[in-house]
Amino acid sequence: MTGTRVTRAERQAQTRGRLIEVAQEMFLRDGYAATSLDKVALEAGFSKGAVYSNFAGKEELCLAVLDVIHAEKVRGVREAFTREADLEAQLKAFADWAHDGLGEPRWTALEVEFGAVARHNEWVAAELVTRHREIREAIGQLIEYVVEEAGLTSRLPIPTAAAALLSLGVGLGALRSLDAHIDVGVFTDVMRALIPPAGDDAPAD
Amino acid sequence: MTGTRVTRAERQAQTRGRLIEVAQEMFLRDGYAATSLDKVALEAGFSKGAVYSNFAGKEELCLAVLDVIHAEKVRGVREAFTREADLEAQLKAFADWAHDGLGEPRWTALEVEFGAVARHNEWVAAELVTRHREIREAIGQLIEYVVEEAGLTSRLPIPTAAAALLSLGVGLGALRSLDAHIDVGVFTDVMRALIPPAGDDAPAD
DNA sequence: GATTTTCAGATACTATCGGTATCTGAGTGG
DNA sequence: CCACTCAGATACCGATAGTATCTGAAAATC
Repeated sequence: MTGTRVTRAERQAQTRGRLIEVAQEMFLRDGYAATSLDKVALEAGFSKGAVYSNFAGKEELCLAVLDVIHAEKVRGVREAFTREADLEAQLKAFADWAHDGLGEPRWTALEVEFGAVARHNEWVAAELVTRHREIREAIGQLIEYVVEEAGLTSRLPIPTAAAALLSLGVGLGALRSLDAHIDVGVFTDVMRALIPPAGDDAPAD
Repeated sequence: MTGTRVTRAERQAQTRGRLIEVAQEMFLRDGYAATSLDKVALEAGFSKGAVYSNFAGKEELCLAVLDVIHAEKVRGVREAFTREADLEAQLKAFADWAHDGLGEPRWTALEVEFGAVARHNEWVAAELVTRHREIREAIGQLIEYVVEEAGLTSRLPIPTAAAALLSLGVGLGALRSLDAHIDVGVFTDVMRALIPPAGDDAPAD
C-alpha cells in the first residue's frame, strides 16, 4: 500500500477538505445563492468537476460545510460552559455563541437561507432536521447542567427551553444579519427571565 | 373625466396588483429562489417585460409582496388582540400569528430567505429593517396593552420583550418550515414565562 | 380628427448559473 | 509492461435574472 508519495484516496480527501474550507468561507461571506460552484472550485485551485466528483451537488456541499460549522459551535459552547464558573459568565458565553461570538457571525443567515432553499429536497431537509435536533439536545443538556450547578429551576421544561433558545438564537441572528443595531442582550435577558433566582416560584399552570 | 374605458394609469395599477398577487402566492409556496419571474409573469397573464416595467427587479417585487403580507399580519394580530377578551385567548391568537395561524404559514421562511439573499443590496436591506422595526413597535404596543389590561407586569422591558418575541417567532417559523414536528406551544410557553402572574416578583438585577 | 409623442408591455438577446456527459491522464493492480 | 480505474478537467445544456430594443395603443398637441 501507498507505494507512491500519496495514495489517490489521500489526495481526494485533501481535495474534499480544501473545497469545504473554501466553500465555508464563501457561503458565510456571500450567502448560499450568491456563491457559485465555479468560483468555489477556482478559488480552491480546481475546476467544477472536482466539486461534482466529491459532492452530489451544491446542496450536499453546503451540508458538509454546515457539518463543520455545527461541530465547531457545539464544541465552542460546551467549552465556554464548562470553562466558565458562574452563571453570568456562562450566559454571556452562550449568548456569544448564539449570534456572533464564537466562529462566524453569518452562521444563522446561511442556516436559514439554506433551510429555505433545501425545503424541497426531502433528504437534505431531513439531514438538516437531524442536525437541529442534535443541537437542541446539546442545548438542553447544557441548560440542565447549568441550572443544576447553580441550584436553580427553569420556568419551562428543559426541551421547551432548549427549543425556545435555539429558535431565539436563529431568529435573532437572522434579523441581526440585516440590522446590526438589534440589541445582542435580548438573548441573555430572555435566558435570565426563564431561569428564576433560587427560591422563586415554579411555573404554575 | 376618463373618456375611454380605463386610463393607462389604471391599467398599470391593475397589472402591478395582479403581479404582486401571483408573486405572493408563488413566493410563499415555493420560496424566493425557486420562483422565476418568467413563471410569475406567465401565471399573471403577462410577459416578463411587465415585471420589469413595474418593478426594478426581483428583489423589489418581493419587497412589494412583503409589504402586503406585513400589513395583513399587523392588522390580523391587532384584530385578534382587541377581539379576544382574556389573556389566554390573546396569547393563542398571538402564537397563531407568529407561525401559521393567520395568513400564510410560509411567511417566516420567505422572510428569512429573502433577508439572507437581500443582504448585499443596501437599499433593500434598509427597507426590510424599517418594516421589522414597525412590526417590533406594533408588538411592543400590544404587549403593553395586554399587560396593562390584565394588570400584570413584564419581566423584561417592553422593547426587549418585543424584540425577543419577534425573533422567537421568526426563528421558530424558520425551523418549523423544515420540521413540522417542532412544538408550536413553545411560543406561548415563553410568553407566559415572560409575563408573571399578578403580584409576582419584578426582575431583580 | 389627424398627427405626433409617450410609454406599458412584448420580444429578443446576453451572461451566469447548476447540473450532465464525456474525456484524459496519472495512479493502480496484474 | 499493459490494461484498467477514476479524480478531476472540459464541453456542453437548460434555466434564469437582467438588458436592449421594439410595438401599438392611449394620450397630448395642433
